[in-house]
Amino acid sequence: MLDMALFREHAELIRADHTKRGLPHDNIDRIIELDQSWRNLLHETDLLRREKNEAARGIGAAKKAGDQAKAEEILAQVANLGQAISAMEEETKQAMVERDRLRMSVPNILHEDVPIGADESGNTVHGVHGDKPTFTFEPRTHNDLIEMNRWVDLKRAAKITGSRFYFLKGDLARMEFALQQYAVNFLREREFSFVQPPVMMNREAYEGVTDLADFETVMYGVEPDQYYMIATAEHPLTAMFMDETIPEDQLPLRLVGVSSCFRREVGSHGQSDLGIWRVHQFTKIEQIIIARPEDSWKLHEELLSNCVDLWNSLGIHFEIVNICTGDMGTVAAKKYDLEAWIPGAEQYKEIVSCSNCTDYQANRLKIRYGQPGHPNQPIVHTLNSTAVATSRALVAIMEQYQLEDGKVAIPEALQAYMGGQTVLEPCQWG
RNA sequence: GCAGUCGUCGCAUAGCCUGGUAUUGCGCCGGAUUUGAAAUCCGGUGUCCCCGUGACUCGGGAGUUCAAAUCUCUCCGACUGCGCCA
Repeated sequence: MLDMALFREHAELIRADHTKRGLPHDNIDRIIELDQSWRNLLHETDLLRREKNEAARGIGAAKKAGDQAKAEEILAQVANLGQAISAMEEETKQAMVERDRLRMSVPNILHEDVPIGADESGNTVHGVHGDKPTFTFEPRTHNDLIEMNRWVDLKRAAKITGSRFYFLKGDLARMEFALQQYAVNFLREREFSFVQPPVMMNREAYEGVTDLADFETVMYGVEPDQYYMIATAEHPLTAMFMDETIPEDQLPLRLVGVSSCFRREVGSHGQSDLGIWRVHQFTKIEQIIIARPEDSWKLHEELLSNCVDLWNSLGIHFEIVNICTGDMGTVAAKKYDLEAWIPGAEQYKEIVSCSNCTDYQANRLKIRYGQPGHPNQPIVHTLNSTAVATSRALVAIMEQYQLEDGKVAIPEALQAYMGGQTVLEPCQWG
């Protein structure tokens, strides 16, 4: 959410951003209008309350002095004010609620480096790492590999849960576990502190970190407690500082979280999403940084280079993509994706998303930094990046490391976590 | 899950019974004093707005009342005990 001061004092910045994104300016105008009327109403309400307060104080004084008649007289005077005030309060609240409802839907101000484009075809390649693997045989899709090695059971998962859920089995499940430990250790060596968050959040906290539309298309709700299953560890790891002032000497705060992630993926079905590429539940190792505003762009690059080094160390060939205006969500000011080469699909596909959300989440969550207990402390910036989404990492590894006989070599970096094993063996039962 | 105790400004605390508009300490910020520091003294230290002898604020919400931190209801959270369970 953008600071209201930005609408009041520098609406031209928001307008310019909307123009860049190809959005109409209606909402901006409406928000400014509603804000003005809210402020007018608030002032009028304050005046009425003041009048009432001043009169009511007289009642106490009169009663104390034993002047019952005077007390009754003031009481009669004040009688109507109460009703007038409640009516005015209702109107005032309406204006603010409507203003903020619209404000929630206004996207973050984009960084100037974000390329202009209508959709994902406008994204630009920012770098290429590793060599595209070559095969002396026809490479299989990961979907074929998981079936012939009996590493994933989609059928039984569909039976007991639903489609796009899965059992991971045998050596592939072990490699998933190895990836988690490897990624956490990798980031711990870079001063990230390990955190395991709750996987459910209440609505209030959730609205601080995500776009409202996500509640309809992304989040699973848990009845009857009205909790939401997290879509990524980014959400609890950022929202955990809601309504807090973080001492400045603790910044930048670098966290690495591991959690299951749950996504409904409403409306996104396609032949290109074979196997375990797009699923309702997966595990993700996530980097989070809470920073002072002046440090956040440098730290965004740090997050990216952590990803680059991590994926290079896994020996995966990938591109870095700078996401364009039309492909950017509501929350991020700038976003890089890492896209790994998937031979079976003959395309680069997203494995990492690395965002600087600037003060957009922190404004909603009221996360400040400085001296706790002091007024007007500045708002922090929040950044997040995938380290490894294990389901997609498994796909990338299986496809790039596959062998002619359908087995899969284990990236060297992970072998130590698998007892020195070098090749994933098929699962013995199906 | 049941029962009891409790939730007050960054932290700690008073006020609640008996309704009249949040006390004190620590920390922090500014000033005075000092060669400098400590100590001491003075002032400040929740949010909002049109910045005032302004409005709001005592875990959240609702109610009673002219008036609620204070009374009532409800939800949330913490602690203790019992029960259950990885």
